[in-house]
Order: sequence, then C-alpha cells, then structure tokens
Amino acid sequence: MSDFPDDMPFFGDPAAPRAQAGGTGAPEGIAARALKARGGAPNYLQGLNPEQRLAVETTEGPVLVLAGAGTGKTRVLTARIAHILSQGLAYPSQILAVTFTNRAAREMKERIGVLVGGAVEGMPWLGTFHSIGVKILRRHAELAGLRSDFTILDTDDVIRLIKQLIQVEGLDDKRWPARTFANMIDGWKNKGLAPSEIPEGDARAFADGRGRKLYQAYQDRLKTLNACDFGDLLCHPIRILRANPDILREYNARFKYILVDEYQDTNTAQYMWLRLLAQRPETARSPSSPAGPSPRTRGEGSSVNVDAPLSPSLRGEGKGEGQSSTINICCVGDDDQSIYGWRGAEVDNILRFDKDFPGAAVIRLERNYRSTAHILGAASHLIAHNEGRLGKTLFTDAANADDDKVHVHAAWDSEEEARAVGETIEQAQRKGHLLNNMAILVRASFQMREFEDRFVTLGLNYRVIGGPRFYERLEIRDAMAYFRVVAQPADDLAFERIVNTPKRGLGEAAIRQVHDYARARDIPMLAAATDLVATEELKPKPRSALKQVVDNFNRWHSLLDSKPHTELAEMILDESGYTAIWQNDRTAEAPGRLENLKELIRSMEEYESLRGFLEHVALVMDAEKNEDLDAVNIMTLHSAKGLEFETVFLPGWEEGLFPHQRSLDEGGRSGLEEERRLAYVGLTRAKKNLHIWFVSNRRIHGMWQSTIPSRFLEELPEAHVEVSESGNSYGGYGQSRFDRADPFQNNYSTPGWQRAQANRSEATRSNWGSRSGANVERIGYGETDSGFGAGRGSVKGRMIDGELVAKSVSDTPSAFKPGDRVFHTKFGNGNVASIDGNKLTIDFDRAGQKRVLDNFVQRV
DNA sequence: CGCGCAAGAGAGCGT
DNA sequence: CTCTTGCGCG
Repeated sequence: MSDFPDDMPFFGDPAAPRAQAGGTGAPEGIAARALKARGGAPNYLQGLNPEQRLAVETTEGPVLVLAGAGTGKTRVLTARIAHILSQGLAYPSQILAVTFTNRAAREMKERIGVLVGGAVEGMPWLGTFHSIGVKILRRHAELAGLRSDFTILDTDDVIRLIKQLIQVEGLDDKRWPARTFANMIDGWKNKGLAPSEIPEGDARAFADGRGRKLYQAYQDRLKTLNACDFGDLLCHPIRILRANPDILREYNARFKYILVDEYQDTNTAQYMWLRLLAQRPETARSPSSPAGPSPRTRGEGSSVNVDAPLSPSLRGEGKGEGQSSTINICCVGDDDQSIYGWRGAEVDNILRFDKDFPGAAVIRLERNYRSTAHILGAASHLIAHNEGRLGKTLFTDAANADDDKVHVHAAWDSEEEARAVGETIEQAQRKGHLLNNMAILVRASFQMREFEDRFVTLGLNYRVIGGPRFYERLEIRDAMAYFRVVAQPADDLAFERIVNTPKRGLGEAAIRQVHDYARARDIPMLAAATDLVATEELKPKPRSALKQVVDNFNRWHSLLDSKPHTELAEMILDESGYTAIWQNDRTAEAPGRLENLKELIRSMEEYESLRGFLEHVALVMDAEKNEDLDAVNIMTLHSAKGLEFETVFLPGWEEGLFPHQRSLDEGGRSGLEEERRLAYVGLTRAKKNLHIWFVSNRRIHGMWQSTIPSRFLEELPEAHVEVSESGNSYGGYGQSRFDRADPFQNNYSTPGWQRAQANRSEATRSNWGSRSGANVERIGYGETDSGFGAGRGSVKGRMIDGELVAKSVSDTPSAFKPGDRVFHTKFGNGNVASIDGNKLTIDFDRAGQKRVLDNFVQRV
C-alpha cells in the first residue's frame, strides 16, 4: 500500500535536473508557465526590494534570513521556491520546505501555486516538521518497532495512558499527576532524549525516582498500541536516520534545497533532524555506535554532535554537474519573535547559525511593509528592553501625519473591557471597516469568554481561531474513536473510549477483565476481547455484548479497503448505535451534536481514505474557518504569529496575566523576555490601529482580584502612545449606558477605589495618575525610558525578576472575621459570612452572596 | 451497573 | 465559576 503517490519516483528519479540556470533538465511546464506568466521576466521577482531579492536569488550555500515582523518573509520564501523551480535547479520533490504550522504550509503552497502559475503539483516535502516526520516514519515504521498504519495519539490519549501506567506502578496519581509526567516526556522528546538518555536528575524528580522506568514503560506501551505521540514524530525519524546510513544517504541525495520557516522556534530535536537531513550526500556515513551519540544538552557546547560532521562549506564554488557541493539550506526567522521557549525552542539555534553552517550568508530584512510608524515605533521601543538580541532596526517609509498613535485604555474590570472593545468595534464597523480586518489577541484563552459573551449580546459576529476545537468535541472524539479502532485495531485508548458507548452493560468490571487479559499477554484489547468471548470467563450478559462489539469491528475492518470510507463511517456510526444516542437524546445540545457528526462525515470526503483522514485530524486538529462570514477574530497571541490585521486589540495587559505569572516563576528573566517578545508579536500584528487595554479588576478562578498595569505599558515610548478615554463615549471612564443595571459600580470616591489606586502607584512606582476626575492622563517615563540605550540601565534595575509582579494569592492570613461589615467597590456593602484563608464569602446587601479576596474589600 | 449529586480541584501558550 | 472525580443509592 502506498499512501504517498510520490513514492514511486522517490528513489528512482531520472537523472537529477542539472543545476544550471535554465537547465534543460528542468521539469517541464513549471518553468515555462512561470516565465509565461509575465512576458519573460519572472513575475515572482517583481516588487521585491534588494534584500528580498538577494534572499531569493542566493540559492546556493547556507543562508540565514533575519526577517523582522512584516518584512515580507513569506513572500521571500515562496519566491525562493518559485525561483528554484523555474530556474530548473530542482524538481519540486527535491525541495524540503518546513514550517511550524499547517496554516503556514497551506499558505506557502497556495502562494507558490500563484507564482509559478497553476497548482503546485508535487511539492511533497512542503509541510510542518510533524507532517514530514510522519511521512518519513511511515516509510520506515518497522525500524521504530511500529507498523506503517500506526496511530498518532493526542494529548488526551497520552494522559490517559500515563495515568494507567502510574496506577499500574502502584503510585498515587494525585501526588504524581499524569499531566505533569506527560509534560516531562514532552520536554525530553523536544531534546531528542530516549529513556536511557535522560539526565539522572530528571529521572529522579518524578515518582520517587521511577521517572526513567515510567518513561520506558510508556514507550513500550506505545509500541504495543502501534502508536506514537507527537514527539515521536521527530524522535523516531532521528533514530532511524542515525542508525541507517543508507537511508540517510538517500534522503541527503534527495533534498537539493532545504528551507526552514520560523527557525527561531526550532527545538533541539528539530535541529538534530535538520542537521541530519542537511548533510551532503557523500559525507553521510555510519554512526560510531548503534545508539548514536548522546544529544546535546542545554548550554553545553556550541553545536550538536551529529553522526556525520558537516564538511567545510564550499560556498561560491559554482554549481557542479549533477549535484551541488554546498549545503543549500535557507533558514528564515526572527529572534525577536521567539515565543516557544516553553515548548523547547532554542533561540540559540538561530543565534548560532553561522557557526553551524560556516560561510553562511546572512541577509537582514528590515523594511517593514505592514505597520504605521507609530506602531512600529512602539514595538521597536518595547523589544529594545530585551538583551541578547541579534538586533534589527525595522523602518518604514509609511510615515503619515494622520496615523493614529497606539491607544492605551484603562477599564474598571474585564466586563467593561469587553464592553468597550465591543463599542470600538461597532464604531469602526459603522465607518465601514470589515470585522474580518479586526482581531482581539489575548494572552490566555480564558480571556476569550468575556468577549464572546459580549459579542453574542451585541449580535456581533466573531470567530475563535485555535479555540475550542471541532475535533475536541465529545461526539467527534467518540466517532473518531470508532474510526480509529477500525483503522488500527491495536488502538486500545480508542477502544476503551467507546467499548461501552453507547451503554452495552460493559461496566468497569468487564472492561477490567479485558484489560488485564490483554496486559498479561501484551496484546491489544480488541484481540483480548476476541479471545475472551470464546471462553466462559465473562458473565453471559457482558459476554454477548462484547461479542457483538468484536464482531462489528471485525466486519467493519474487513470493509476498510473495499467500501468508500464515508459510507463506511456512516455505517459504523449507525450500526454501533452511536447515532441513536443523540437521536434519542432530548436535550438542547443533541441536534447540534448530530449536525456535527454530519459535518464530520462531510469533511471526510476530501480525503482519500479513512486513514488519511485520521492522520489529518491528528496533525491539524482545526477545522477550516469560514472566510465568507465577516467576523471579528479572537485568538491567543501565540496563534496570531504570522498574521496581520488592520485593527488589533490587546486586552489584559496586567501584571500576572501579561507578563504571565508562571513565565516569571519558571523562566525568571528569560521568561520575562519571552513574554516581552510575545508583546512584540502582538504589537506588530497591527497595520493601522492598535488598542491596548488593562483593567483594575479581573476575575480569576471565579474570584475578583485587583490588578496592576503591566510593566510593558511603561516600556512603550511616549511619542507613539496616546492614553485614551475608554472606548465608549458615555460620560467618561467606565460609565457606559450598559452600566446602569449595576448601581454599585464605578464610584471613584470610595475607600476601595482609593486603596486600589494607592496599591497601584506604590507597586509600579509610576505616575499613572489618580483618576479621581476622569481618565488616566499620561504615562510616566521619568526613570525608565530616556531612550533606547540609556533607558536600558534603569530598566534593568527595575526588571529584577518578580519584583513588580502582582501576587495572585496573599500569604498573610485574613484580617477579617465573620460578621464584619465591609464595603466592596463593585458589590457595595455587605457582611462577611465565612473566611477561607484570604478568600471571603460575603453576603452583600444588594448584590447577593459573592466570594472575593480580602484585599478587595474595606472594613466600614 | 448506571445514574445522579456533591465535593474538590483547577485556567498559559500548542505541533 | 466550571469541569472532573468520587461516592452512594436505585
């Protein structure tokens, strides 16, 4: 079986196209089409600035393109591929182009198609690290102890599996949460570490020193399940390539050109993977030991020890016949946009590029085509507070006196923040702006809800990108579990999920029996079930129920290759009784769930087979968004990278949320710098209008807490920022018509408010101004931002980790007693009903019972 | 065994 | 405040 139509020519290509401009070996059609597209002059070069053009045309040798935000990075990448193709330097199938997100891969494919005119036939190696990893792994699955139809587990499956292992070990799963261990494994795999290779300290840190054993047990279980996790999609190929020089050589000969997007986000495993693939064919040789050398650990040395050292670069040597003698790798990235350190990304990879690839050409793209001078100025000034940058200076010609400065708004609480943003959006809409051109970028996804609620009330269209995902819905996961077992009968996790859905009288006892039988013999549960129903071991009722399940799966499985997969899928859902569950369900959400199941079947039509579909879901996990609908985009800052919008809203700029407390706790100074890069990413998404918000009160874990403004606000340059009245126009700060329903709100002369102000200015040492009259007047810069260079010293002093951080929970016991009469600025007067640490339950006279933090109320 | 309610824990970002 | 887990009953 071949899932990959391009497999055929893979190792049996005709002679490689000659590496000569306009070489006669060029694949027919593409070059001709590209040239034809605009009267002989390649259209893909048109409109490129000199640096961009250099980045496109420097095809030979290692190239690092440092591309600042909005400098046309994607354009360069796509033009470069178009150039390589149309110059006949390589076949499409000889180009390895790696991105981080499926979105980026899709976009590149489309844009290359436009550039070379028509569909890009066969760019089989353009994709994400993981999709290409899967492809390699399926080809050589047996070398990793898997069959080529292996399943890719998602995070949920992984956690359930680990939980089982922890219980088997007899460990307390409360004390040793599966989620924590899943994260640890992920971290190891990000570094390419097998169980035998993890640091002793790490191994000891979990489960009383049983970390290594558990990791090994996890890998063993994956093998039995014929499954792998996300990390394995990279780690398995690395091991396979290391242990099999012949295979490595084939790939090395295969890939004439390598392109990597978002290079600053590569982790150690991805780096090792690239280094292996980016070797010259003739230098690939066998590893010194079967296991391969130990991978680099953080901070050690300056290069990764891959088996075959790279031979000295022969850059500029001119193109030889047949194959180039240089490593034609082009990495594009921006150290200022490195925001995945927590996922194991090593900015070091990009900082070290010219040492890894001697003689590398480094090209800087600094001309920004996206944002106004104010936005760019604000972003540049903010990011200048980071140390250890490669240092780029973005500039733009687009200085326009009419451009708005960056707006900073204050709101009383997150509800008002959502209201005011909604107001601003509606105003813009009335002026004719499309909602599609606006985005709300949040730090944490829980912030989204408030906006969603508000927009529903307003009847304002919105879409959540990367939010609660289609494939994570209950009914979809159930249906997928059925399909997974049919496609890959060893998938126990899927089997366990649906063996008793719908209810078949197979309770915990029966399932345990199957489970134990399977574990004892190291076979999949479906196989165990098949055995068990032939014996007398089960009670009659579960036995016949289980027999029916087994028979069903066998029958469905036998139809896998003969029946069209969408029909088969419908058949499975009907015959299993799964559809009936929701048909008989009279609750409000049942019709929606049935609709989702139909949508699921519909979306399968685009794929060739059930397995192809399952793989897509495992790797992509997001449903295509409806571009036809005009809607505001809501997403996290992380998923906004690479996008741009006319108008951008950045809510929640408060200490503890942004920068996020956990980044500071776990990452210290570098954690703070990563948060700052995230802020930079957020700012640079905006083309014309940028609105930043912070609130004084935010609800966390259902409890109101007072907050202080983010330090990042103070790092914005005064010249480009304007502190605005709140987004509405209803009588000043915070008092919109929507507030009337709540008579307790917004009394700035109250003790609580005064106290909040006192806390605030103490904590930030800034002059945010008492807002007793109306609005924040101005942002103070006195000691911080006297300029890029000069500012840094004082900034450094101010930036001691954690110094300014809002504490989420107070250490000091509450000074309140039950029965105390208190005042709360939002809810009014009330009596303390009970106390739990610093959390008070208060019966308010008019607002009812609420739980609040004690530092949020005032004794009266 | 299955359902329902109560208590307890818990929300950072994602291929 | 919201979701998951655990326990007790029918």
